Amino acid sequence: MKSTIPETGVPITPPTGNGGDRQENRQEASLHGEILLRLRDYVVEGNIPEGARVPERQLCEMLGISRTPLREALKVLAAEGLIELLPNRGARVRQLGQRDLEELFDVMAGLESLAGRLACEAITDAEITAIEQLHYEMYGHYLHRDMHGYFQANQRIHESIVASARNETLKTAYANFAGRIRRVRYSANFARKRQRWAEAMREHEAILDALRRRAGSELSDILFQHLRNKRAAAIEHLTEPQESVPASP
Amino acid sequence: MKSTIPETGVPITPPTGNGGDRQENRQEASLHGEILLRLRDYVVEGNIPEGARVPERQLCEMLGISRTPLREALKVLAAEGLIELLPNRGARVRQLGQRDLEELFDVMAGLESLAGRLACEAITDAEITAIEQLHYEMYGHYLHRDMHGYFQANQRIHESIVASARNETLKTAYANFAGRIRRVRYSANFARKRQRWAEAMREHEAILDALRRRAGSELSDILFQHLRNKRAAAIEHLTEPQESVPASP
DNA sequence: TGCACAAAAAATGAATGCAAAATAGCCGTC
DNA sequence: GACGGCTATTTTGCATTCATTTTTTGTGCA
Repeated sequence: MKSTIPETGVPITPPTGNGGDRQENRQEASLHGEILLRLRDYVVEGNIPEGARVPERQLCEMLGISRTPLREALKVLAAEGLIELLPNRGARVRQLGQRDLEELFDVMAGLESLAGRLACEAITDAEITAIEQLHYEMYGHYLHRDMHGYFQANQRIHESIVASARNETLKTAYANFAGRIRRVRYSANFARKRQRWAEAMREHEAILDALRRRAGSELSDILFQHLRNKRAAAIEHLTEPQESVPASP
Repeated sequence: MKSTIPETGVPITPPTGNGGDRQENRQEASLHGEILLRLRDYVVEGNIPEGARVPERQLCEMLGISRTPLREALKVLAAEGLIELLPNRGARVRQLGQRDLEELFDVMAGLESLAGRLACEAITDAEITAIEQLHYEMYGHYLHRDMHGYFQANQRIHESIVASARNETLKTAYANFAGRIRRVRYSANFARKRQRWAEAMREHEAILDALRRRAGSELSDILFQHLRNKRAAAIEHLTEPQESVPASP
């Protein structure tokens, strides 16, 4: 009864055009780099089911390249933690258990916590104003119960804080881990519980407040706790996935 | 007058035997994985000068393999940030400027800060006792002015804290960034200023104290500041490299 | 002697080829 | 009808080969 994990067969859909260059080493020039970007997006967007094997042959045909650059890209993706390479048995999309997700969220929490601390040292008034702007925008989405808009504004706020930390190394690492989580988010289709919304909004108020006062240590704490709460909501959601869509009797 | 950066020519010394499996994906089985481990150690240990190109040909002969697995390993090392790949111009050992080092130290500070916080949630009394043991050992080295021993004990303490966080993802990321810094440490031959020693010892006392009390938030702050001070010492040392060896008049 | 240009040499990037391992298919046996 | 062993096909891992690009070297000229 393990038909939930397809052993083979990747839904062959041509990958989307190269999105953004989120990664540190932008090697769009070489074919290998191009492939890497496209494959990463392809996997992050959840086009391959969890634990399914990534057939080199099909991907090569799909991308119109030979196996060499593809395999190089696979090695990199494995190093990034998106897929795993079994000896002589090919690549599989890495399957994240609950424990893995908890770990990932905690590392994200640590990175954002660090970002907040560093941002307090370097952020400009203009940047704070911009974040406030996003905050009000997000509040509007909250009032209108527009989850998608809320989600996007929320993400942009966190990215802005990371950007304000003025640390490219941090930014890269953050993007990497965010990708791993996004992979899950795409497939699991996270839905935030309404109750959590109000809490999150309050936490964001506190974040802004600490940021305005440049209270690095304090902001660090708040951000960590904020992400911890996010983590709890996400895990809870995974454990009982259907909240608003009860099973038919 | 750019003879300081050798454009070519890698000192050909056979790499040390495979050390430890510090990395997440342990693929010792495959040839590629073996090569990856050996090459990473080879680069981290500083066998190739900063900014020098990494000649595939020579490395292939040295390792007795063909270019395919080597190139795969290079791609991974590039993704890890140890080397950089210039299009059509091969791989170079990544050169870390002062800004890069500052960023790296800050990220390490963030990760250790996180590790401390998490450790407070999960650490056992036995683990704390073990860390205290290391602490006293380190203190002994400090009294005897044994910098090497001090350094090693210090490193083991920090690794113990990371291990106590019980987060493999964090541990992997930590090892990765530690490698990048170690690369510099090997070549630059960091020497800690004596004055800094006393400070560091006091900070370590505070770390232990917070750890005993499981004061996560507090420990997080202390660890961050501790690493920040380390950073300052390291950068200062880089700026005026010779402290104990003044130039002859 | 110094510089510019060009051709040779070498190195890189990607494709193809080949051996070994794994998976699937098939048949025989229980 | 199900299970187990054997063979065929597929797939993976690595080596080799080919086409470009870069780097070096050599030569001619000012």
